[in-house]
Formats: sequence, C-alpha cells, structure tokens
Amino acid sequence: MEGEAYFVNQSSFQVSTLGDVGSGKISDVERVRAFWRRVEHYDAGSQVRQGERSGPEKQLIIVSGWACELRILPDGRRQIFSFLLPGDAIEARGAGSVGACGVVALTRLEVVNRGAQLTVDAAGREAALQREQRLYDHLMRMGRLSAKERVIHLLLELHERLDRVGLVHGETFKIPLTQEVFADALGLSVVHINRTLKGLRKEGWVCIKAGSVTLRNRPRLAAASCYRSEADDLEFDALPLCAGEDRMGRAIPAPKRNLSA
Amino acid sequence: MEGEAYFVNQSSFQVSTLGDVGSGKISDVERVRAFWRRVEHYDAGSQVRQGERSGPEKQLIIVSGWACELRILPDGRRQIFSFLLPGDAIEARGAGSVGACGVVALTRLEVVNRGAQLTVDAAGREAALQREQRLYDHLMRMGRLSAKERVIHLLLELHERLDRVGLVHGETFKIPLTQEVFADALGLSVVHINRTLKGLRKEGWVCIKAGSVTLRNRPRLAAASCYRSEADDLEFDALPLCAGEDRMGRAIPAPKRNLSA
DNA sequence: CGTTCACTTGACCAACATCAAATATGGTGG
DNA sequence: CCACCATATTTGATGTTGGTCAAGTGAACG
Repeated sequence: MEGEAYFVNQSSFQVSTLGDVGSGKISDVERVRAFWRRVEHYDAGSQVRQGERSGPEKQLIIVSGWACELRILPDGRRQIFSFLLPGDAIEARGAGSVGACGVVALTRLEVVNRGAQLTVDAAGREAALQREQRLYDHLMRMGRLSAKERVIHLLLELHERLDRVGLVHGETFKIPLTQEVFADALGLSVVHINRTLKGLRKEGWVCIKAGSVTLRNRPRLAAASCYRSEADDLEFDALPLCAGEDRMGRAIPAPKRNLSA
Repeated sequence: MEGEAYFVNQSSFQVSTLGDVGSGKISDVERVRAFWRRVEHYDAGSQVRQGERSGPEKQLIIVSGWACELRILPDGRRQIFSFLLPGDAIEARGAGSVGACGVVALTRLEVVNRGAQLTVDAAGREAALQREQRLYDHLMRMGRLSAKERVIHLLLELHERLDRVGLVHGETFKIPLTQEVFADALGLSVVHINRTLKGLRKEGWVCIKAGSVTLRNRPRLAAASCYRSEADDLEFDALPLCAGEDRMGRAIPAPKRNLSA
C-alpha cells in the first residue's frame, strides 16, 4: 500500500512539473515519457552528490522518499540540518564555494532532474524563504526547547509539510525515520529520544506505531511546543520582538560593559 | 578610539559601495555626500524594521555597529540566530510571507540604504551562501558541541568575519556583546556562559577583557572546537559524509524499522 | 552616594548523556 | 515453518553537563 500512495504522489508531480513545458498538443503519454526519462534513483543511505563542482548545476526534485542534509564532525558526531520530503528541491549547493553539508537519502529516493535552473521564479523564491524559515525553527528548537518540546515541534513541522503534498491521512502520517536519525536531527542522544517518545505516548500526546505517527489534538501540541505554523506569520511577527518593560523585563538595552573579565 | 576605528571602516565602504555608481568625473566629495545622504541610524536595542510588508524592500548594509537576528518565544525564551557585522546586509525578509524573526541593533547602528535591490549579482549570491553556511555552523554548534566548544567556535567565526572587514588587530578584536546576548546566541544560560568563559580564561585559551577578545593559538582553538574556516570547504567536503565501515561504523543504512512502539 | 546594570560565585537540582544489557523485529537461508 | 542474524528499540544504573535560585561584587552614571 505504500507504493500505491507514492505513485499517486508521483503522478501529481508530473502535472505540476511538466505542465508548462509545452502548452500545445503534446499527448499525456509523451509527458509521462519525458517525465520518466529524467527520473533518477538513489538507494537509502547513499549520498546524493550533485553539482560536481564544475558541471552544470542540476536541480533535483524529490518525487518520493525522504532525504536529509547533514554534517559529520571528525569525531563522528552528526547533525542533521533538515529533512527533504517529496516535492522539495535538493539545492545545487556545493557547486559554488560553500558545501560542507551533504545530502543523504534516508529511504530509497526518486528524484526528477530539472536540469540547470538559472531563473529563480516566484515559487522558487517562496520555497527558499520557507526553507530558511525552517532553519530558523530548527535553531530555535535546539537552542531553547526541551527534549519533549523539540520532538513535538518537529513532528508538527513534518505534519504540516507532508500535509501540503497530500501525504497525511487524517492526523496520521508515515515517517521512515530511525530513532537515531531523530536524535541526530534534534541534537539529543538515541536513548533520550526513546524515553521522550515513551513519555509522549504514555501521556497521550501522540501515537507512534511502526513508522506512522498520529498527532492527538494538534492545537494543544502546538501550544505545548511553541509551534507556529507557517500560516500565522503575521500574527507572530506582530509580537514585540524587543521586549518592553511588561514582558519579563528582558529588554535589550545598550550594554554598558561587554564580556568583562 | 572606538569611533576612530569605525570611521576608517566607513570610508572603505564608501568606495566599495559607490565605486560603481558613476565611473566619470564625480568628485570624491560628491561621493561622500551621496553616501551620507543615505545613511540611517538605529539606537542600540531598537528593532530594525524594514520592508513594511508592502513598501519597497530596501536593502540595508551595516556600516558600523552590530545587530542580530532573533526570535522570542511567548514565554520569554530568546534565541539569536545570527550576528550582523559591519559590511553585512540586513535582508529584506518579512516583506514576503515569512518573517517570524526580527533584527535588533546590539549597538548603535549605522546603515546605508541601497534601495530596492532587485538584481542579485554574483557578490550577493556569494554572500547569501555564506550566510546560509553560517546558519548550518550555528546548528552544528547548538546541536552537537559542548558549551566550551560552542563559545570557541563562535569566537572563531566572529574573528574570521571581522578580520575580513579589517576590524581585527593582531589576534584581538572587540565584541560589544553582553554575556546574556552570548548566552541567547548559544542556547545556554548566562550563568553557564560566565563559568565557561572563566574556564577558558583560566586555561589560557582566550583572553577576554573589557569587551575585547584575544584568541591564543587559533589553530589549536579551531581543532578543539571542530571549527572549519570558510576557506577550507573543499577539503572538508571531501570527508566521507556517509561514513563507511572504518569511521566508527556509523553508517546510514536503510532503516528496517521506523520509530516503532 | 545611591542606583542600575553587568558580571561573579556558591549551592542545589533537573535534564540529558553514557554504558551496558536485554528485548523486539524483520530479513534470510535452510 | 524455523533458526539465525543484524538492526532497532527498550530499560536500568550511573555520571556529567548545564539550569535555576539567590546573593554578592564592581563599575558607570546621574
């Protein structure tokens, strides 16, 4: 049944990806052929290396499967920066100058190659903004949220993104993630992730079984983890960023001494 | 003496910013005038709000002073995402759709308004890549580095960036940051930042006095904090991202079970 | 000279990491 | 179907890191 769900997803991407190629009399069969000619596959665990530092930068769009951006320190510590879901682009980073971050397939991956994408259209800009927004969210998670909050917050983000591409059924969706991957994304140890999940299950926040997750009472989860959906930016933006005197008095005045000894 | 250093910096920015406006007979005085006409100021602690959600997006370049991007949670927790130094652009974010992150001046701020910057040139792309790179570094710091490592790592980044705009003298540079700001950037508590700094001082890693920092033996610091300068991307990129069997055996195979119950 | 803001320090505690071992689970070959 | 193996999850015991609370110090400033 999993393959079926993925196929539905693929066909929807055919339309959105190729719909603007030729508006003329190209038959649907032609389109499907053209689509599949550009499909590439990556095995789970393989590194997706693109933009071979000199070749034309190809832009890959994930059709099915999950990937992640990550970095590994010399001593083995790992940090996952973001998850890449169906519909997301794998940026052609690394072709430029900065590229100390790799993309690894977390499951078997199906991607379409859009070739060198030189012009940045409105949709591309929007996607880039959201991507950046997610990086900020991730920073907030790791810097200021507790383990329980981090897990919930990430699950809510994944729910929102998967929902947008039709991979959520009700409140339930599938995550092909190991607890170790989860830990590396959230900056926690596997053991502690395990215990945190246990706690969340026991307290009825979520239901996690065999790779699918069901979020119970999403608004409550959002409140408990300070999650701000991408939909309500404006409202959040209106909050006083530089706190006044009422809000815990944590204003940011001009410092009078700096990191003194 | 502080003002003097800043002024030197400003004049260098005049050249680089306005050098391409007119290659003809515009006198230097004219250039200076044109420059100063576009200068804006922000007080320390004030929020830099740009792109008033509908007006023309102006792009601001910091001439002198420090700012930061941050977010505050409803319960008062703060997270600083990045520091903005002289020469950095204050992105016109927020004018689009996502903007749950504010820019606050950490010191008195002098910025030039470049007006709406619609075309993205090579320099702009390069800057954007480095900015993103720094976000990744920050994520790595908060997710996988210890307190001591985080502090060193951040100091090294600041050194590198300040050096590039000529604000480092020898191994010493000034940071107008409160320990509280430092804490909010690194996801630690003020008290713990204090103790960490104390330790670093005592062990001779750095010398921090009255707002200026001297890094002792930068290569050793870099090694101790897993710092990778922006100069050696290639080398780092060549590291095996998806570890083989030699490197602690932490490969990323296809997960066979996923977040089971 | 008192007030304010930042830094400092000590005592105590909670969150999370680490180590080690036990227990599923799924895949594979017989 | 069963035995076996590798991988993942779970659990307990224990240690460390870093947070919180509270109080004290020192410098700048009116």
